[in-house]
Amino acid sequence: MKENVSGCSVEEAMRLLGGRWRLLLASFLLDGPKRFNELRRHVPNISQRMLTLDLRALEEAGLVKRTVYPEVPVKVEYSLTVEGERLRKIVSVLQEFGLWLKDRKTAT
Amino acid sequence: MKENVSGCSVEEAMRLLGGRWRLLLASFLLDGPKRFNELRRHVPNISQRMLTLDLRALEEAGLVKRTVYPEVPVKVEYSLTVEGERLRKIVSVLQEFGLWLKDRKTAT
DNA sequence: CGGAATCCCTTCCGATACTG
DNA sequence: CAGTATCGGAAGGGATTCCG
Repeated sequence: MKENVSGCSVEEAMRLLGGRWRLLLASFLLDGPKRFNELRRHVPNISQRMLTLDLRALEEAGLVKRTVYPEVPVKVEYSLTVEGERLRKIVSVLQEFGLWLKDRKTAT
Repeated sequence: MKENVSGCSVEEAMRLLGGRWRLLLASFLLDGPKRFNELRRHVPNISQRMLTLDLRALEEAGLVKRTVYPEVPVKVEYSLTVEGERLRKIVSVLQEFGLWLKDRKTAT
């Protein structure tokens, strides 16, 4: 079955991006590099822990690059890699859908 | 902040579609209406339970329509609503990304 | 055929405290 | 500033059994 091949690929994609925060974080990184606490401010509800874990996951997947500037105090910057740019379409399509969801609720 | 508005919309979208199976199920329904056990065959790893729960969630969101034909034995068909067609772009973008993920692993 | 009900395990995620 | 460590609760999901 050919459908299973493309089907599984949706599953794989969701396994990587399916968490609560990952695509949300990506949406901010698409605007440009961000520091750790800068991301926290953009996403007030995320805990330090999840911010770290999710950034690590995206890094491991090669979508995000972590750069440490050895100043005092340390400065760490997260940016999308070239491959991470592939998230742009996903984020934008999901944003559009999410906005439609909200409008529909409001409109009742 | 404007970014928070669009940001939250990503979160909302993921809250509805973020599970392991929902978009996968949608991807098959995009091909046309399917019966319960037909969907099970397409997605062999899903349990009855999750199939039911996820279909119900999509139904409640107005994206899927459930039609019962009162034959013996019963026949139940699931189809996308007009609004459910909005999932097409999401699924296709995610399929593309998932395929890229797999290719990358294979290529190593 | 298309479920519902129950039980149980795993993963996600938040809160808190501590660190170089 | 940018983390790590640990704990505990909540949610996601699987296996099995029973039903109209």
